[in-house]
Amino acid sequence: MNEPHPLASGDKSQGTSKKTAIETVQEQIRERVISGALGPGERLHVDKLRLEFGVSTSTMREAISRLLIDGLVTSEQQRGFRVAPLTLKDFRDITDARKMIEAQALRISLSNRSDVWEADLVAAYHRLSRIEERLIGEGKPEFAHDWDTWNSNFHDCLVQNCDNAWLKRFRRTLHQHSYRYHRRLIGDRSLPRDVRIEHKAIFDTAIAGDIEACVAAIEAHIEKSYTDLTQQHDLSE
Amino acid sequence: MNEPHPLASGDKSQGTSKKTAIETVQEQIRERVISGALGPGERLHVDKLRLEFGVSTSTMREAISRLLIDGLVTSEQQRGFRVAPLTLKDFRDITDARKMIEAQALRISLSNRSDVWEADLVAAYHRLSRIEERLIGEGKPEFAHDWDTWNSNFHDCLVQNCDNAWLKRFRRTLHQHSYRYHRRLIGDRSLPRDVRIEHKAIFDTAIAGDIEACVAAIEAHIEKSYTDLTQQHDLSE
DNA sequence: TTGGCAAAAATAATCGTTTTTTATTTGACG
DNA sequence: CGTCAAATAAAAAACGATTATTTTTGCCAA
Repeated sequence: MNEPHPLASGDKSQGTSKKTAIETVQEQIRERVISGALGPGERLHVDKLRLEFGVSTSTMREAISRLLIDGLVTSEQQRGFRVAPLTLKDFRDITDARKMIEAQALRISLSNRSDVWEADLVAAYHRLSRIEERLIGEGKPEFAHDWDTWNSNFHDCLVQNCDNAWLKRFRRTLHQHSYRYHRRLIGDRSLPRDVRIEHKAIFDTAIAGDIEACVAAIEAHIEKSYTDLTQQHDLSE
Repeated sequence: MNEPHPLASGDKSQGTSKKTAIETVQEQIRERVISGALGPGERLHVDKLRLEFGVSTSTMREAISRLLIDGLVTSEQQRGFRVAPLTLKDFRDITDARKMIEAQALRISLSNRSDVWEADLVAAYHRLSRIEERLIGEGKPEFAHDWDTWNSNFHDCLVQNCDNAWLKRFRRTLHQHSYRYHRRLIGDRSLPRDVRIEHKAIFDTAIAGDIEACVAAIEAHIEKSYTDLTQQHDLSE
């Protein structure tokens, strides 16, 4: 099933940058972890992966090591690497931490608003809205992947003007993990609920400059996403 | 000046655990970065370090890679690793993030109080107090290193019962960076100010179970540490 | 002089193998 | 039959050499 695919062949990424082998592999493994192709708790067999990707041991080890940065994999004394587990408690903790950190990043970002930012946000919201109409109204699940992209883009845009690099970093890490839970719990169906109202509330308050209302909307949005996913689904399947 | 020191020779660590070479090297490099032996922005020459520590290229690279986890080192496309820079803005951001995250971790921890925790805290505070008396009262700077240890221990103890692993992780990362600024700004002098009153306030409110007072005390403590250090000293020296 | 250009040096990235450690099987003995 | 331990298999960690990239240096012409 898994034929080798040397790095030289498929250059699907953006034209200019020639990435290092480590980075390429790192991204692929990251995608597998988030998508669930590598399941939670599963061991990462350096040698097998190495052969599959057509790289050397050290390259593969370093690539995997870098996923330790955002906690997608864990490492244990002399027993290799392992995909980070998924637990309900962990999802709860992520949700709590996200609410706090995202809220603060948003406060800072909104208090640094600019014309460019406003234009970006309008654009991001517009694109997201269009996708959501198609997804929910017309029931076209083929846009699910686009939704992920533009939803992320919209939320990134909101905190774009937050100049605290640490908050942004933590936010990014948590979002990544959250997204992994989503992928796991949602399966292949489309949106779990109608998020259009929530996004509209966030957008409107952001544009209006009502910081605390916007923060409240984001917190509710994050919390709702947790409740919604965990009520209908099960992690131990 | 730097003669090679093979790993086999000096086994200064705790007896039981036999650490992997990567971990040993990682810790040593971390110590150098935090202490300033490797200066901010400085490049990490894999080959030089490798020879100095008596390990191979890949071992050294992986060790350094793991410092990317907590941001003590940065990496750039085809131009190796570099010690994370120190800037005033960064210290400000760290301080803000710490105040928020430490405060929340403390709230959670204090609301999960237990007898064991209380005993641990009393002990930790006691030891810290003794050191501080010697350091400030009797003016014995030889206890500075012990102070670092027990100060850390006291603060760790406070958030010990916080069960949100993410908050703890972020807290740990930020603390580490904060400490690096301290080391840089304090130089070789002893305590920058009399922190005994602050520690007492934190301890008393924690024991009394007054969560919000304790949170306020911690926030003030963190902020004061920033103000104090940045007023007297200079990062660009 | 100086401003590019190319050869040389330095350094980063990658490689495939060897050594060490841990996990699994098997077989003798209680 | 069950337990323990030696033998074997599997996998992780460490190695040092090779290849690719970037930076420096030194030369020549504008």
